[in-house]
Amino acid sequence: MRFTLKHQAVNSEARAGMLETDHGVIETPIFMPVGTAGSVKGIHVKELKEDIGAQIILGNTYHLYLRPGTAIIEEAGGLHKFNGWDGPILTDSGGYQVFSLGDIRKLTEEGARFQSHIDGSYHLFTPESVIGIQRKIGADIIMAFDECTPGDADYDYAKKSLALTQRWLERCCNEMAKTSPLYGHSQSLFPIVQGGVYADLRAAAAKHAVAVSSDGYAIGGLSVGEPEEMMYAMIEVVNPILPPDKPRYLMGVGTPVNILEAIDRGVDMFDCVMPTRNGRNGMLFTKKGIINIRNRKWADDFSPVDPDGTSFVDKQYSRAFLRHLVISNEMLGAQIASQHNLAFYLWLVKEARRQILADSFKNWKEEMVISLAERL
RNA sequence: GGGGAGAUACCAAAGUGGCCAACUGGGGCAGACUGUAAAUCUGCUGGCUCAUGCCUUCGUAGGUUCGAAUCCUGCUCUCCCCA
Repeated sequence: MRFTLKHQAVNSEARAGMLETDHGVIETPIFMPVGTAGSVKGIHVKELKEDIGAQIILGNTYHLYLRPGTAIIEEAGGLHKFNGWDGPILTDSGGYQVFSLGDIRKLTEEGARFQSHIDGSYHLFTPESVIGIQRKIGADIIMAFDECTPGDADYDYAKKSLALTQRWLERCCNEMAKTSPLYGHSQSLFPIVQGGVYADLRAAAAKHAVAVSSDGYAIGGLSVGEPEEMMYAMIEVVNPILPPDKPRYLMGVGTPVNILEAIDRGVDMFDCVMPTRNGRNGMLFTKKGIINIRNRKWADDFSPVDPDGTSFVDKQYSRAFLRHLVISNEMLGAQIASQHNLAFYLWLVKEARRQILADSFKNWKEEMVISLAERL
């Protein structure tokens, strides 16, 4: 895996780059659609590739391990073969589930004990086992096993949590070194910088992560309940410490505004469930602001879903029809909304890249941030 | 023609003397959602009011009672059974 910095903006930390993987090239900044269980919910591979323009998608270790199970994916020849997506794949390690599963998991030095949300059965994830599962899934980018520190964690908790994440990172690295890819393409491990909302912890975490030579670095534990300004502040602490010649991945973020603000601060990669989940729940993201398509005011609006949109669904369907589908709980409504939102997110980062390359990012961003936050 | 059951808010449906402006569903109207336990969850849904509160509501017209959606009588309508 190789990252090439194509252009560094002058009055911003924003960068345009190129990440080459064995499954294809990723132009950064990039948004990565989330396909937790191996599929981006409601979206065919053909739409992802041809209509939305996705360049890399996510899978999730926790979910795929529980169902269909690692053995089936290995038997299929890896996730690329299993789900038919032949572009790059990144798998999250299950660290976020350790955070979001709440009561049904317990952390120890060894790893995370948790109960399956499907059948209640007991399981143990360790840094070693999580690397092993991700080897079998065959992701191009493998995430370290971490604890996603909650946004409201106090200093002591964040410090202890960070120390655990750091010890786990070392174990992940050792396991990576002891094992090999199974399917003939290379796999890169990204460390995750934690540290809560505390600048000194974040800085220490970034330095510790950088000490591990890696093809890219992730910032985790943000947009998990802390104020947005705090998130931006933490990015500003971490990014100057991370090597400029490696991609930086802000995990789980976020809104279109969050993404532009983070790009402005030097982040290259993003993922978030918002475009798909919020889409299923009737929220559309557009250049001009946010639409709740369930609102009555769209009932007789026969204009296109998004006249500025790049997806074919944007002009194929009217707002009134999409509202009808979503209100009626027709599955096509969720599909159209998801497809629109993903296409919008991919357009957003592509346009950001274009603006960076044209040295006009900052002004464009300032204007976009205002209009994106509107409510239509 | 005879016998029986019933009429509650947008719909369905509880409630059968005071704890009822009225359970619960649905529908409607809004909101939330950030490395997906999510095609999920939350709130509101008679009127006025920021709220306490006040006013008008349980087919309809009367009556009993300190007090009625709830008890009594007339009327109207609906459904079921028998002829």
